[in-house]
Amino acid sequence: MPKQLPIVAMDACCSPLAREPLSAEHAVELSKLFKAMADPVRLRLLSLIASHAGGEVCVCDLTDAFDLTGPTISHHLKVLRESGLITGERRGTWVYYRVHPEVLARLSAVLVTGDMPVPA
Amino acid sequence: MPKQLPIVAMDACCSPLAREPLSAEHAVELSKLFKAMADPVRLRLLSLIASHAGGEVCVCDLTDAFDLTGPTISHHLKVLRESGLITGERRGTWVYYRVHPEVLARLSAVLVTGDMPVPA
DNA sequence: TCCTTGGATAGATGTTTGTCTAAGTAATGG
DNA sequence: CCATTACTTAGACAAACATCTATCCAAGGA
Repeated sequence: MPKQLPIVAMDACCSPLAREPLSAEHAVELSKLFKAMADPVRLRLLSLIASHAGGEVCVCDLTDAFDLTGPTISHHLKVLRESGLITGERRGTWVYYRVHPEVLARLSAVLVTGDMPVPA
Repeated sequence: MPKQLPIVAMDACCSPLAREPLSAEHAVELSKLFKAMADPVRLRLLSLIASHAGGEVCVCDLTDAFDLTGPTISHHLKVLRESGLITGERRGTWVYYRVHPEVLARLSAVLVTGDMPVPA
C-alpha cells in the first residue's frame, strides 16, 4: 500500500445503513463521500476516470469532455481528491487521475440492503 | 407495485460507474440521489428507517433521536421523500416512514467496481 | 366545539457551493 | 532565459441549502 487514504475514506466503512442505525460520527464521515458525489459533473468525472482503459486519465481529456473552464474542472477534481475517491499524479507535463476502487466498493457495501440479491 | 416511484429513482439505474462513462442526463438523475444522502442528518434518518424492525418508523421517534427542531426533521424527510428513497404514510395521528429498498440497491449497484468480490 | 398533540409549510437568515476571471506554478522547447 | 502549454490557486459572486421561528392543518379526546 504505497499511499495512505484520507481519514474520510478510512472511516466511512462498516455495516450497511439498513443493518443498524448509523452513529452520528459515521454519518458525518459518510456524508462527506456522498457530498463529493452529489454533483453531476463530479459523477461524470468519476465515471470517466473509473471506466477508462488503463485505469487512469489525463486531466486534459477530462476537460475536453465538458463545457466548463479548466479551473472549474480542477476544482471538482480537488473535491474528489480530498474525499479520497481519486488520486492524481503528475508525470512530466501532464497530470493523471485514477480512482480508489476500495472506497467505491465500501460505499457500495454500505448501501446494500439486507435481502438484496447478489448483483449479476 | 402499488406505488409509482419518482422519475429520479426510476432513471438512476443502469450500469456501474466504472463500466462506461455516465451520460450527462444519467449523471443529473444520479446526483439527485447522492445529494439527498449528502447530509449527516439525512443519512442517519435513512439508516434509522431502514434498520428499524418492522420496516417503518414513526416521525415522533425520529425527531427524538436528534437535537434538531421538528420542522428541520420534517424538511430532511421531505428531501428524502422527493428523491424517492423513502415514503411516508399517515395512519391516524402519526406518520410512518419506510424506505424503498430497490432504490438503495440500485445505487449500490452503480457503485460496484468491476472486479469487486461479491459482498458477504 | 374547543383544546391538545403530531407533523407540515412558509419565510427569514447565515453558510456552503458551483462557476467564472485573473494570476500563479511546473515542465518543455526554442 | 523567455515563451508556451498544462494545471492549480485565489478571490468574487449568485444560487442552493440547513436551520430556525411562527403559523397552519389533521386527528383525537374532553
